[in-house]
Amino acid sequence: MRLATWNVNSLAARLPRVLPWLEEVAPDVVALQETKCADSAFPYHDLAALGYEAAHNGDGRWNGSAVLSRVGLEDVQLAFDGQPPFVNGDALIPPAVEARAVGATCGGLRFWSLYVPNGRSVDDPHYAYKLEWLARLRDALSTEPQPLVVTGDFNVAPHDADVWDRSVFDGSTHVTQPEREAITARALKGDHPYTYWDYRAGSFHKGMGMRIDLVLASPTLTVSDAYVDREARKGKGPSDHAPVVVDLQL
DNA sequence: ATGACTCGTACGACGAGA
Repeated sequence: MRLATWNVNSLAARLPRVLPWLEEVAPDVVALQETKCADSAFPYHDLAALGYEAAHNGDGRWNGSAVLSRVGLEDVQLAFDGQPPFVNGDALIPPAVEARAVGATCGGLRFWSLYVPNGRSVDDPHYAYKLEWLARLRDALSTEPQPLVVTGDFNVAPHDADVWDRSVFDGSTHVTQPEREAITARALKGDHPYTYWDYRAGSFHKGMGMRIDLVLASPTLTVSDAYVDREARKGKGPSDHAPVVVDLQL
């Protein structure tokens, strides 16, 4: 079974890249993040034409996550149990459970597509929200069925080697010990298997990347191959994230 | 190349991203 995860940074804007990529790579199950569209605007028909059923959790303007599957799509959840809302303390921003998670069972595999909150900066309420979100996620996953795959944009670089220059991140989110302790992940093979490069300042061509898109799986699952598709970050109109592809031997 | 962002919303900037 071939799995993939991709933060597409707007599915509407990325459709000319996403649809050919699905045809070429032909994953069985796909996690998407930052679809940035309302469910009414989700391209169900285009995906169905490629053989994919889809479960989408969309806010409209921000966030948005989805699971695509061509091996069945059952027991869909549009948030994990206990998923916390963002609470600012500012009465003008009411608490909201954001569209950051979709769970589904695909071909006997329990599968989650996650868009972990960014955190913004360590002194921002969004950072506390990020840690709380990951803590509640850990709780929810403890009761999920096995085998289980939890994938998406974690917005955490698990190790110093997962960013191009650790010193640039002093005092920033994505590399703090609390964030890293909130997830567990092992490095992919290869020197710099980054999954994200800022659009600005030629970051991609200068190798200024980060590995923050992860695929975590039950230890009973056997991975036969895994790679970051850097080609999908090149060319015209790319997302700022590259897809991660994982082949499981079931 | 001594530099180099993109999205949605809405039609002019601006918030957000990481």
